[in-house]
Amino acid sequence: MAKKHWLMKSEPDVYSLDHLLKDKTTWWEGVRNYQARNFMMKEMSVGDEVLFYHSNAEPPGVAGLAQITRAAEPDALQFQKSSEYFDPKAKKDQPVWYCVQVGGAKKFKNFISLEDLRRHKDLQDMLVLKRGQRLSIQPVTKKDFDLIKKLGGL
DNA sequence: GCCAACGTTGGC
DNA sequence: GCCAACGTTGGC
Repeated sequence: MAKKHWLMKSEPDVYSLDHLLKDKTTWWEGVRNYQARNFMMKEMSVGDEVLFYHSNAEPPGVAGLAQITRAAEPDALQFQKSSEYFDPKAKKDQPVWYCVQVGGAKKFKNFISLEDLRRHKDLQDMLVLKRGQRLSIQPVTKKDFDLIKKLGGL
């Protein structure tokens, strides 16, 4: 199957690209939105490429790249009562939430801010630029991915 | 800290 | 199934 391209948001105060560089891989736990979950469960495969986006940051923008390193598995946090991501609807034999494993982080030489994206005439169709777009996992075209990778200096 | 935009919940 | 109320996201 052809490689797909994604943008995944994370708040750097919670989990930044630098965290991923140190951890090497991480399970993308805590996604509690059905559309984002469905992308992970049904659309993502190992080797897909990711723009690692810092949201709620100063400034917000793409910090670097990552890759999908494992296909979706049940999100362990949905079963943990103590977790803020606990979901009483979820049963071990019928999980509700899934997450993929992300790794292979590479940091951009140039951080590409949201403002940079907004200014670039060839990136105007990106979902992340759409008003009110809150989805934390978004598909990205190969064309946009390649351009941003280049702008980032990789 | 504000608030627009969106998703979810729950009463009916 | 509608929709008001509420909660969350995330830029600013």
